[in-house]
Order: sequence, then C-alpha cells, then structure tokens
Amino acid sequence: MGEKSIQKRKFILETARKVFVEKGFKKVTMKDIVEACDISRGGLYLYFDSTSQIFTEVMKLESEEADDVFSDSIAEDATAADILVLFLQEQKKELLRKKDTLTQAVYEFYFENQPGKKDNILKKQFDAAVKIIEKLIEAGVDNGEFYCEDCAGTARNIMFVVEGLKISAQTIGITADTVDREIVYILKSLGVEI
Amino acid sequence: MGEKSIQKRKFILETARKVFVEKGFKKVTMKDIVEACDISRGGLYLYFDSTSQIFTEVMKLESEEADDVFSDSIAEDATAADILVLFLQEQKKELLRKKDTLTQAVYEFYFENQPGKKDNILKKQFDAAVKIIEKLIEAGVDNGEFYCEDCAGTARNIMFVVEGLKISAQTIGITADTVDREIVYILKSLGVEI
Amino acid sequence: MGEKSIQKRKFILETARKVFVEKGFKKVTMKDIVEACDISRGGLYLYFDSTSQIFTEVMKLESEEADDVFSDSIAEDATAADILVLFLQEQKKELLRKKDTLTQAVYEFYFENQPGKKDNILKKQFDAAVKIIEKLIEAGVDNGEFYCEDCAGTARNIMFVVEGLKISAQTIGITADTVDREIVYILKSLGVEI
Amino acid sequence: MGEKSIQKRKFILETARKVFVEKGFKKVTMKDIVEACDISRGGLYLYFDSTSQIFTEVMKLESEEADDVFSDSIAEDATAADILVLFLQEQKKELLRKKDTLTQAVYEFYFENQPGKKDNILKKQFDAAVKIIEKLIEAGVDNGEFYCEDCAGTARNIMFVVEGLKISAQTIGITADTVDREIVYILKSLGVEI
DNA sequence: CATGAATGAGAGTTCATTCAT
DNA sequence: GATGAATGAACTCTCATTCAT
Repeated sequence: MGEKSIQKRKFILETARKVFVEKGFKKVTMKDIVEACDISRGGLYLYFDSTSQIFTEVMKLESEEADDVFSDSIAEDATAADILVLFLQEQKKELLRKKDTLTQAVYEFYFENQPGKKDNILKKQFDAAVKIIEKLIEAGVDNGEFYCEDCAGTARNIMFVVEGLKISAQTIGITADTVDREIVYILKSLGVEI
Repeated sequence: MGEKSIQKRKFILETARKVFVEKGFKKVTMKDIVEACDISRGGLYLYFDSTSQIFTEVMKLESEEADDVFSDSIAEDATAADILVLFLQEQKKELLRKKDTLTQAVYEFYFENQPGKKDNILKKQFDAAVKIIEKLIEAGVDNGEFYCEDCAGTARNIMFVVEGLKISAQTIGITADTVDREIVYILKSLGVEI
Repeated sequence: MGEKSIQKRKFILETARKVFVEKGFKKVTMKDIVEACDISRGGLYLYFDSTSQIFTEVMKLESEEADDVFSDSIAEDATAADILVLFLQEQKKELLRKKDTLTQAVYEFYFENQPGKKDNILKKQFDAAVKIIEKLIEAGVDNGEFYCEDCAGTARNIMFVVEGLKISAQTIGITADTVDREIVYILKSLGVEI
Repeated sequence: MGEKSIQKRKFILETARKVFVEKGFKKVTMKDIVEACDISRGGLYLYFDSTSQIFTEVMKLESEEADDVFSDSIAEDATAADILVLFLQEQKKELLRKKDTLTQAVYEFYFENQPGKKDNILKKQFDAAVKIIEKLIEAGVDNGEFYCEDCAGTARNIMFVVEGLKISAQTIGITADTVDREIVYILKSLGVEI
C-alpha cells in the first residue's frame, strides 16, 4: 500500500468518524460512508471490509489523539487538584457536547462486540484512566491537597460517576449544572473546599 | 377494544419483551416479534405500528412491575441501611445478569429516541430513584445510622455510580467484586462501617 | 401453505425450468427467475431460498414426469427390441434437441453439488435405467430376440454410451447420424440384424 | 513480444491451469487468476482479455503435452491389445483422479462456448482419438489379436463409452471397479479373453 | 379481527475493466 | 511493460408495510 493509499485510508476514517458521530454505530451502513467520502462502492471495500472494522480503526485513532490533547493542556506548575479538575472539565465538555462525540457510537459498538476483554479498547481506556486518577490522588494526598483513605477505591468511584454521567447525557439528558454538582461532590469527598 | 384484544396486546408485549432482552432494541424487527408471537404479520400491525411503539409500551409495563417487586421485598422492621443495601443488591443482581435484562435495549432505544424530556420514562425513573434514596438517607441520618452533609447530592451521586456500573457491565464488563467494592465505598461515605 | 401457494410454487418451478433450459444452471440468478416469473424479488424468496433449491425441485418434477411419458408410449404388443429401440430413440430425440433440455443445467449442477451419493438424483436415475435395460435384455434373451452373455454388463455399457452421446451433444456436437450408428452398433452387439 | 514476455505468458497459463483444475471454468474470475499468479490486475490484461481466452490457451498447451505423454509410454514391442489397454488405463487414471483434472472445466467451457465446430479442440481431440483407436484395432485384427467387423464403429463406440465414464465420474461418481468392468467389456467385444 | 402473500426499496458484496502513473 | 486504485454494474438477501380475502 503506497503513500497515497495511506492518505486515503486516513481520509476515509476521518470522514467515517463524522458519520458515526452523527448516526451512532448501528445505523451506519457502508453506503453511508461511501456517500460521505464520495467514493465508489467498491472503492471503500478496497480499504475496509465492514463498518465494524472501520469503527474499530476510528476508535484507535481517537484514543491516540485523545491522549495527546490531554497531556498538552496540563500546565507546568499545575497542582493535583488543578489536574483533576482539568480532567473532569474535559469530560464535562465532551459529555455536554453530546452530538459531537463518538460516545453513543462507542456504546452501541460494544453492545454487540465484546471480544474477550483482551482487546476491549474501552476497558483499557477505563482502566488506564483509573490508574492515572489514582496516581493523581496519591500525589494530592502526599502534598496535603487531598484527604483520602482509599485512593484506588476513590479513583474507581470517580470513573464510574463519569461513566454514569456520560451515559445519562446520552439517554436522560443532563445539564452543565448537574455535572458541576458532581464535580463539586467529588472534590468535597477528597476534602477540597470550593 | 374487547377483553380478548387486551389479552392479546399484553401477550404481544410480554413476548416482545423477551425478544428485546435477547437482541437489544435496534436489531429487533417487526418480523422478529411476529415470529416470536407466532401471529400473522398483518395481525401485529393491528396492535402496534413499530418496534419503537412496542418498546415504549414494554418499558411502561416494566416500570410498573419493578416498583411492586421492590416494595414487596422490604421487611417491616428494616433499617434505612438495610433498605439501601437491598436496593443496591437489587441493582447488582440486575446488572450482573446482563443477558437477561432490558438494559441494553433501553439504552439503544434512548440513543435514537429522546422525545423532549417530558415523557422520557428513563429520566422519570432516575429522578424517582434519586428522590427515594434521598428520603432514605434523610431517614438514616435522622436515626443516626448515616452521616451526611448533602443528602440530595449523595443520592444523586449514588445513582450516577449505579448508572456507571450498569453501562460498564454492558460494555467493558464488570465482576461481582467490582460492584461490591462500590457498594462498600458508598456505605463508607455515609459513615457506615462494615 | 394454501392451494393458491401451491399453484404459484408450481408456476415458479415451471418458469424456472425454462430459464435453466436456456441458460444452464450456473449462469442463472435469482433475479433471472424473478424476471421470468414477473414477480417481486422478495416474492420469490417466500417460496425458495436459492437457485440450487429451485433446481433440485425442478429436477424432481422432471423425473416424475419423465417416467410417465416413457411408460405411456409403450405399445401393448411391443417386443423387447421394440422397447429398447424406443428407449434409445427417446434419448436420441432428447439429446439432439439439446437447446430444449435440462441436460446441460443438470451437469453443471452436479459439477458443484455432489451431496453424498445418497440423494444424488442423477445417480438414482442412471442406476434405475440400467436396471430397466437389464430386465429388457433378459426378456429379449429369453424369447430369442437377443443374444447376450452378460446382460448386466451390456446394460451398463449401453447407458455409458448414452451418457457419452449426451455429453458429446453438449460439447463437441453430434448429428442424428452419429446417434443412429451407435444405436445400430448396440443392437448388432445384441445379435439384432437391421 | 520479447523472450521475457513469452515466459510470463507461459507462467500465467500454467498457474491458471491449476486454478481451473480446482474450480472448474465458470467459477474462475480474472481476479482468481491475478491472485494465483501474484501479478497486478492490469498486468494480466496485457496478456489476456478474458478467462475464456486463457482457458482456450490452457487447453491448447494441454493437448500438445498429452500427446507426448501417451506416445512416450508405449513400449517398442507392445501389441495392439497392450496399447489399447494402456490407453484405457490412462483414461481410467485420469477420470478417477477427478479433482486433479481439467475435465470439469473443459465441459463447462464448452457448455457456453461452441464456436462453429471448426476450432472446437475437444472435437478434434475426440476425432483424433477415434482415428487412433481405429488404426489400433485394425492392426490388432490384422495380426489376429482382435476380432471385429466394423473397426470404425467400434472405435467410435469405445470413445463414447470413455466419454460416458468421464462425465459420470464428474456427476454421479464412479469407482475403479466400474471402469474396470467397462474395459473388460470392451476387450471382450473385441474377442480378447482375459 | 386476522391472515399471509406480495411488493420494492435498500444493504452488503464482488468483479471485470479501465487508466493514471 | 507493469501497477493497483478506482469505478459501477450486478447479484443476493431481508424487511417494513400493504391489502385482498
């Protein structure tokens, strides 16, 4: 596969991403992607075999980029609390955008695709996030910002709240206020007064 | 609509429920339901117009019955903590069953159907659950079982954790242990030592 | 399936037969049959799942009818030689028609479908024909019409010649003369002078 | 066309042959051949326009080589009967191999390609074989090995039996025994006792 | 009320064939 | 000569939905 093909491959994934953002996962057909990319039916099949394959690749790209974005926005002299708040604000922004996210598509995808936990990207991301938050809290506890008996437990709990907020945003709908209240609740439980 | 019709309607809904449990929402076709009910294609259309309509009705039935079940299992002399634990255990049982629940179908349904928050059953259920838990916590605080500064906030937080666990069960998969740890975490935050 | 359905089923098979006669087996698509029958795409699928299934059923019908036709044309006072000649003439007629026969389609079908010899209709027909010819020859030997040392062997040999003529008609092309010469050759080998 | 081109042409034909042996004629696509040869799609079109053309050339090669093989295996002092048996054994070997032969592909090809009998290779081969067998029988008659009234007729008959066995091998399936019985039958009819 | 045959739009997929490089 | 990306037609199969009975 030449350089050009790689470009086109990437173009397809980026275009497909928009389609998934707009329609979720299940409703998207190969035809939808073909039309969005303005290529021929057969052309798409040269690169990908199914919407599942395309979606998996889109997710890979997504997670690579996501890491970068987050690391980039951490200031040099940020405190643990700063970083935690930044992380939660990031989540908030994403879940409130709602109609500009892959979230729904990701959920739909995993509803029907749960290949043994081994290559479940979502699980990896979740576990990785828990680990990062745990480290963060530990650091915060060390320098007296946070108070916390069970850092691992708290980290996990925070992530389940985040997940709860995310799915709620997609189903029952939530407001910025609701998210803020949860953020405050979390910080308070860490002994941070605002 | 005669008595017989009402019976048939109910029969269809109960049978359709099984189909939704098994296949989620989106994948279910009118044909699936027709076949599961062993009625004629046209026959189904006499009662319902679409899978969405059927699913909405199934959810209504579901929520009515759910309330009953929960109230029934509360002992006369139960303490607030008992009831809260009972509620959480109930949730745990449901989310671990996973392949015997409407959960996934419900999520899928709301992914594409969010009629103004007015008649969003899911939201009503969520809000109702928050209210109940709030009352429960208040009662517990009153009789010294719980310690809690912001009962409403805690109730909301608990429900978001529950939602987080539910969606995680459907996507990344979780174990009984994970749920137990969250339950313990919640109780601890209410000052209950186990 | 009601009476009407049975009629339609039969209608489809008869129409499909014409298509197979014209195009062989492999080249025929469900679409071809749909168009020949002037029914809808989905309509055909109500009755049959694939061209293979349709073809199998066409062959069944065919073999039922074939038996009848042959028995009908045997005169009361026919001699063994008469009947043998009649049989061979029947084959000749069929193989010379060529473009009005299922022969080619049958061959194509068996090229890719050889389910264990159990339900190989073609084999059954072949074996049955051998048996009949054997009986015929034995009868002829008994009444002095034929001379033959190994009736079973001769019967088998005749059928292989018939098969050879049939496939040759489809591939290299043969004339009436060629067939006649073979018929004479067969009769001579049975001691019949013409 | 340079030397290199000629080599490549030959390479394609030899590779394509394997594909035809494996899949017959109709099922083979240009894509199949491209992949088997591991050349580019466009590349194949530089040499050949269609599977039909390729197949025709494959058959030409085949028939040239076949002649050589047969002549080579005839011993210096072989009798007419020896040679005839050798020929029939050769046919037997080929038709029992079945899944290692072009037979099926050849039949399929002629089912849809019968360019005026002029350049029908199959017919030429058939006629040539008849001639050879005829000469052979005549030779055998001359030196007293065979008894035969109509050498040409017998030769033709033998070839039709061979054709019958070949097509039967592809459709109803036959055993080595069946072929042996036919060989014995043929020899007996020539007055050869075994 | 109930049936189930019938329709036709639309999704997935594969290939022969072309053409810019 | 050779490549392989690209196209678009053609085929299979499935359903929501209608309608005569």
